[in-house]
Amino acid sequence: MNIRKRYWLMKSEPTVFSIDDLERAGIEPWDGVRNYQARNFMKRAMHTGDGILFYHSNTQLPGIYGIAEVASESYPDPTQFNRTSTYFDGKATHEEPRWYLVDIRFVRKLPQPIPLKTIRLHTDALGEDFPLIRKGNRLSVMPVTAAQWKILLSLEPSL
DNA sequence: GCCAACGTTGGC
DNA sequence: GCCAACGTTGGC
Repeated sequence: MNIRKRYWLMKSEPTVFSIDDLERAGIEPWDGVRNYQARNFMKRAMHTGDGILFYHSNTQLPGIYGIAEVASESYPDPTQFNRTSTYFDGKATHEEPRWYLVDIRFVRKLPQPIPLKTIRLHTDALGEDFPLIRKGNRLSVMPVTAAQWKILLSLEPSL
């Protein structure tokens, strides 16, 4: 049960999986995360109903492109057991899985993305420890506080 | 395409 | 347990 709703930001390269892909799929298992810190957030701290800012990385205009929500509790990422998958991990076993994921559900696309550039302009309000705008940050799943969530969504361009 | 920053791996 | 080498991320 989700006692207290939390917020997250999740990065994806749009050529791999975009907000449009999520809209088509409806619900999607967030597989392929192979970073322990990101895994720990999914495994231990995420719960059904949590809010997600869907971020496009490694693209022409990096930024937040949509809203999603956590649609399952965490469970072992099946791709770690699949020899034909690029995410296969020979050191993972069914008894002791290494990698966990959650399902995420499409909520909505932003009318226009909130560019990273714009987000950076609000570093003072967001706090310098906000992982997204810390130098050299490579975390693909990161916590967002309720205050940061509010600030970020207030940057959403109005129609 | 470049490259800085970072996480992981593996030799010792 | 240290740390150099390596691979990856991701903005530009």
